[in-house]
Amino acid sequence: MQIATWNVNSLTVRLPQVLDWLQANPVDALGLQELKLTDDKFPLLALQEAGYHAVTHGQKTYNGVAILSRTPARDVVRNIPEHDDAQARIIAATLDTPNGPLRLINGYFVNGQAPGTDKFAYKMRWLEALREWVRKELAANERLVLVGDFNVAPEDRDSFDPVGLRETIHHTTEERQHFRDLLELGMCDAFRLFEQPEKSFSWWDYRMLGFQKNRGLRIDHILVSEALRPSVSACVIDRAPRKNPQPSDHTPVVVTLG
DNA sequence: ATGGTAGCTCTGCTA
Repeated sequence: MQIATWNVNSLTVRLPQVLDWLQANPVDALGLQELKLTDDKFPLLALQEAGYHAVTHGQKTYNGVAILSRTPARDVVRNIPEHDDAQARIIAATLDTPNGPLRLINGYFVNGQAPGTDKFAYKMRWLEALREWVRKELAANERLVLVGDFNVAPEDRDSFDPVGLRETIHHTTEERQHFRDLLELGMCDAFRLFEQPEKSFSWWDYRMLGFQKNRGLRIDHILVSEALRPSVSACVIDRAPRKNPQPSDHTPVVVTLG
């Protein structure tokens, strides 16, 4: 089975590209981020016609997440339980698979703007709450997958300019420690289970020909629990949608289990 | 040293 993540930066604008991509890449589940629309505007019918169920946690203007799946999702959670958050950044659900239930958490992690700002402090609090909740989810669900736009480049090799951007947003010691904390709970970065091309990125700034110059970051991730790790057979970044006219600034990441 | 682009909303914010 295959699970993917894609920050679409407005599902209203990107729906035709999502439908095209799903036709070419009929994954079993897809976590979407930055829908930038409310649930009443979610294109449920078009996605149902494409063969997907959907559970959504939408929001106007900013944020908004959804899980698309071939089979119905159950036990849906929206946002981190007991963590007050005005922003719609998390949706989690259980999928029933031939190998048993699989818990999928899809997140649009806080950007954080710059170290020292209120937004960065919010990012740190949000990551702490996420870590404590993932700890519980992992205790309850040994087959756990955490996908999304983490807004963290975990290592220097995940950035086009690790020296010039040292300790700037996505690159700070604190953000990277939070990423490692998630791994230390018993998750692993599926992408790094395999040999990968150098300068593999999942996001490129729209400005200054970022994609054309491959000035990007790897900030979209798929973490799998120890129980799932032996079944991971591939993990790739699909750069193709970033070449589309009117692309999202992010491109999909796909993991293959089994 | 600053601005560059995109989306949403409507003027500035977020990324």
